[in-house]
Amino acid sequence: MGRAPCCDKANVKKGPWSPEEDAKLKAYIEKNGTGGNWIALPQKIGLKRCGKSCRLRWLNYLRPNIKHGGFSEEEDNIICSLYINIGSRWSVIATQLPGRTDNDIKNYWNTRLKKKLLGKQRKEQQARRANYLKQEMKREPGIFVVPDQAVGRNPYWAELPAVSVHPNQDPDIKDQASIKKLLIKLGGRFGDDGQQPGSNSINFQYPLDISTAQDGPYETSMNMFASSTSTMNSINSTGSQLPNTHYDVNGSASNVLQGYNNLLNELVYSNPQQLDGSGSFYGIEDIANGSTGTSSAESSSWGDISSLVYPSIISNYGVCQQGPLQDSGFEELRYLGSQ
DNA sequence: AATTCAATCAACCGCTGGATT
DNA sequence: AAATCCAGCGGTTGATTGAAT
Repeated sequence: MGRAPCCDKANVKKGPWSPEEDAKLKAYIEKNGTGGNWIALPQKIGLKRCGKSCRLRWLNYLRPNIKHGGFSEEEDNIICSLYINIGSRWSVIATQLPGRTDNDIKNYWNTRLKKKLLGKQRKEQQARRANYLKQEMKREPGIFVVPDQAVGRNPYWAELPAVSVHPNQDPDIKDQASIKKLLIKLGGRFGDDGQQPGSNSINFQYPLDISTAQDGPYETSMNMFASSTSTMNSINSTGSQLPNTHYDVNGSASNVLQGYNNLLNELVYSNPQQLDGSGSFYGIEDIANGSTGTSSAESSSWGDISSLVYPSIISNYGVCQQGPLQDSGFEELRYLGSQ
């Protein structure tokens, strides 16, 4: 049996709210509260609106202390960090941004923040590629036979083996090591350049449960991620609803990976430069599988993406060699693998 | 000045899960 | 245990606005 409609669609007004409707709803709720029953509320007030519509209007617009627009850099960082960690759980993210609604954050992410990040990533990508091509051509003139139109577009990917990747493929992250590697990858921040990890505007004040982490430079990586993890824990402790979700290092990797996968797909699929003729991508499969990568060439495309995901980790470690074909992320993971 | 295009955001829609009957 | 109800959530749509042509 199908579900009964929440209201009589024929007698319900849709579309933008008038100031009179707003005033009615606001006045009633401020005086009487919602009464825990949104469906019945519009009838009580004499509004020809669906209860769901009233709820949305109140929560997203009429509720006191709502902020609209003007997101700060700090808020950007929080949104990005949380998105990477928990995915598009806007209501949870909203709990960490007082005055912001899930709808507002969702809109902001979809219309601006995502583009801001993609733009940043592209710029870095182009600069690195141009620099690499210049150096290589100087070193060994004639090694590259690159069609004119490809110069500056994909100078070295053409040398790489094509590996197809399925957008919805879930990484195989069953074992501890794979999970750990992925968590390390997820440890970065997303604000403007120049800000060091320690100065992340999110207040990561909780100690890390390092029981599964290793000594050495990766402890810092783990700490960075665990900082986010701790944020997750604090979110849980503030009463947000996160059923069946574990954000600890040993916990539900699929939840943690949701945001990562979303962003990865967005980055890859929104960048036509990473497409070869057959619609395959270079080297992404290794990333999705949590591989450490085996050659510098294979790691290059991930590096372009990962520079966005954990730039601060990279910049923080002397063990990592910078360069377009020596991706720091994989260098780091290789180091981890050899411990 | 008119038209087209892109960006933004409020609101809607349908699904999910918990509570209740 | 099954059916039903409802709040809450995330994805999507469509109206509006502003910039570009």
